[in-house]
Amino acid sequence: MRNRKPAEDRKADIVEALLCLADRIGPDRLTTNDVAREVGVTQAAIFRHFPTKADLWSAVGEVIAQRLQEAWDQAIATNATPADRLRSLIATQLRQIEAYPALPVILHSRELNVDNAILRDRFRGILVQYQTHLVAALDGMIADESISRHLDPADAAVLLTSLVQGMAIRWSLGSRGFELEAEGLRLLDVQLALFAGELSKR
Amino acid sequence: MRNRKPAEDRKADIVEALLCLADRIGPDRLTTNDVAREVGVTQAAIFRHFPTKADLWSAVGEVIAQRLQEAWDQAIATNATPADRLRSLIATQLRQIEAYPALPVILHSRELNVDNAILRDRFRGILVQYQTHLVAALDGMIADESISRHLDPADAAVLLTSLVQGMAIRWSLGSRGFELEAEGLRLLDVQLALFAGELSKR
DNA sequence: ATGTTAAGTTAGTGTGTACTCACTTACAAG
DNA sequence: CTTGTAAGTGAGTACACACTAACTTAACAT
Repeated sequence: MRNRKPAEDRKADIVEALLCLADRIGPDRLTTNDVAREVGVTQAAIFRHFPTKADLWSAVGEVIAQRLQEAWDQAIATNATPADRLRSLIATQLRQIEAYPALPVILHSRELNVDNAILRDRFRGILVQYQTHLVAALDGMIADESISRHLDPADAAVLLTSLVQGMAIRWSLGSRGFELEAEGLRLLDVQLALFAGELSKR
Repeated sequence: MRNRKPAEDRKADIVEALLCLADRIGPDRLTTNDVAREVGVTQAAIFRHFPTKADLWSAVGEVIAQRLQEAWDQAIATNATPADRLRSLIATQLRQIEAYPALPVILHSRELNVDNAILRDRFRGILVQYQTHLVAALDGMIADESISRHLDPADAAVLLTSLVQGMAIRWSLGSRGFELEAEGLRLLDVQLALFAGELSKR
């Protein structure tokens, strides 16, 4: 019994440990023992803070959902032009993945999607919300003519979310051998140039 | 002991069952008991054909790798123009995912990527190969001027693989609520129109 | 100082897992 | 029809897992 922490702090520690271990070990393989070892307490201590393992995952899901939503809201609030908002939305997403590499894996894990129906719907909701943000920004860009009016914003949004997801997959498969945000934004510029119809290289 | 099959047939059955169950249950959660029940034999029977569970996964990986490679080779062989080859490569990939929805999950599963180093490298190799096929087709399209010469083929290839991956994710998250191949090819056309610089809608 | 509370521990339990072994039986060749 | 072989079975083993109960002690308020 090294140092004892108030429940709220310890809960945060446990969630953070899980976020970290989900990346190293995998969300479905991760055991309560792994979490306990990472946090530095006994396995039984985990269950003092979370009645079941599923509850623990729920907490993790909630934290992720809140962080994402908050980051998006800020990206939108702190940028004036639609173009800046779009870029910031993408950059935010890339940065979140870089900070929490387990994010994509967790979002698509059975742990959250099969076992926990409430959370699954919550995630589906916030992903729709992200798509909506993107479409809004793209609509704005069409209005101020920074991209072509012949482009369907919904299609463009799908291309952009795919870009982020594709980059994230490349990044983790290639053992994170490049800077995700930088490379992602570079390709975003390529795609945006295509959207604009400027095909001459900068 | 209902009906007895020669080892080769049963092995194929087992691999196929695993391919199916990996989608329903998840690659990391799937047990040898699940497989046995699906095939219709006792759990112990599985181990007559595959010494360990890891060997079973290896066999699955090998089957997937071969099928993908074969499909790509055919896509390239049966299409004359670079544009047709590109389209066929994308269509093939979408069709494979539609036929074996567990494919993306398995490809990124810990089961294959962490436990089985040989297979991981094999997969990395064939994904590079796919990328190479795409780049080759795109090079050809630049040469015959069906897309802009101001576009880096490597970047374009990343955008296209991302498109496929993004579509696959959307497809499974949305409970497969649309036709993957059709919708994928529609967005491919959008992206190719952007590559060409034709921004007027057809 | 001391009593109360809650964070933590030790030592379990039951269940499900991969894997084993001694045995049985379907099948096909002679 | 006999018999050797290999596919399949039943009954296990050892272990890892999520979770629990009874106990201990650090931390804070009074």
